[in-house]
Amino acid sequence: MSAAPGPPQLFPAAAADLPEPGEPKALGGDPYLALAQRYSQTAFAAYGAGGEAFPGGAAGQELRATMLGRASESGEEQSDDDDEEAAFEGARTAKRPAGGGGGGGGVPSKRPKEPRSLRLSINARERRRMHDLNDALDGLRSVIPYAHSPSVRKLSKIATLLLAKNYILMQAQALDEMRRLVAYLNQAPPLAAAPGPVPPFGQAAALYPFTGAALPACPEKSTTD
DNA sequence: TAGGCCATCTGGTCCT
DNA sequence: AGGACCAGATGGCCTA
Repeated sequence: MSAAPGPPQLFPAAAADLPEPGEPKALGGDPYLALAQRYSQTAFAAYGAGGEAFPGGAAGQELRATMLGRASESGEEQSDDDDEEAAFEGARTAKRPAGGGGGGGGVPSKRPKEPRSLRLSINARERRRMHDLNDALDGLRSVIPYAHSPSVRKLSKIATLLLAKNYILMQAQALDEMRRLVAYLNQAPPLAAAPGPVPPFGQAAALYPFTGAALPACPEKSTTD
C-alpha cells in the first residue's frame, strides 16, 4: 500500500469536475464504471421490467446502460437471526470443516486461545456488525433507482455501492445543469421574445452557451454536513 | 462444473 | 480490557 488517498470526496469540488451535460465522460471514463458494468452483468435488473421510471438525461441513460439485467427468480437472502449459540454451532457444523478450527481460514493461532465464552461474544458482535452493515446496504438499495421487484435479483453489495456512486454523480450533474439553466433564464430576454415551447430538460443544454467551468461550486456540495 | 456472492469465523490492529 | 474495524480464509448456495 502506498500513501493514503485522503478523505473520500462525495461530490466533485467544482462544477468543472462534473461531466459536461450530454457527455457523461466522468461516468463513462470512470474506472469504477467498468467495475459497475462488470458487476451489473450479474446483479442489475433490466430497467423497465420493474416498471420504474429512470431519471432522464444523458447521464441517466448512461447509468441505465450499466443496468443490464439478470432478472431471475427471487434471490432472497437468508438472514438467520437465530440464537447466537445456535448460530455458532450451526456454522461450526454446517460451514466449517470438521476439526477445521483454529485460525479463521487456516491461519495458525499464535497466541493462547480465548475462552470459548469470549470467542462466542466476539463472534456475536461481529455477526451483529455485519448484519448492521447489510441493513445499511438494504437502505441504500431502497433509495437508488433500480427495479425493486420480487422477481428481480437483489443488487449485490459491490453493485449497490458502485451504482450508488454513479447515481450520486448523475444527480450532481443534473443539479449542475439545472443551476446553469436557471442562471441562463435569469439573464435571458423576456419570455415573450422566446418563440416556441420550452425545450425538455436535458435538451436545454444544447441551447444555452454555458459551461460548467463558468459557474462556482455549489455551496451545498459539502461533505461536512 | 466454474465462478460469483455471501455469511461466518478468526486474529490482528486501533481506539476509548 | 473491551469494542470496533478490517482482512483473510473457508464453505455453502446459486446460476450460467
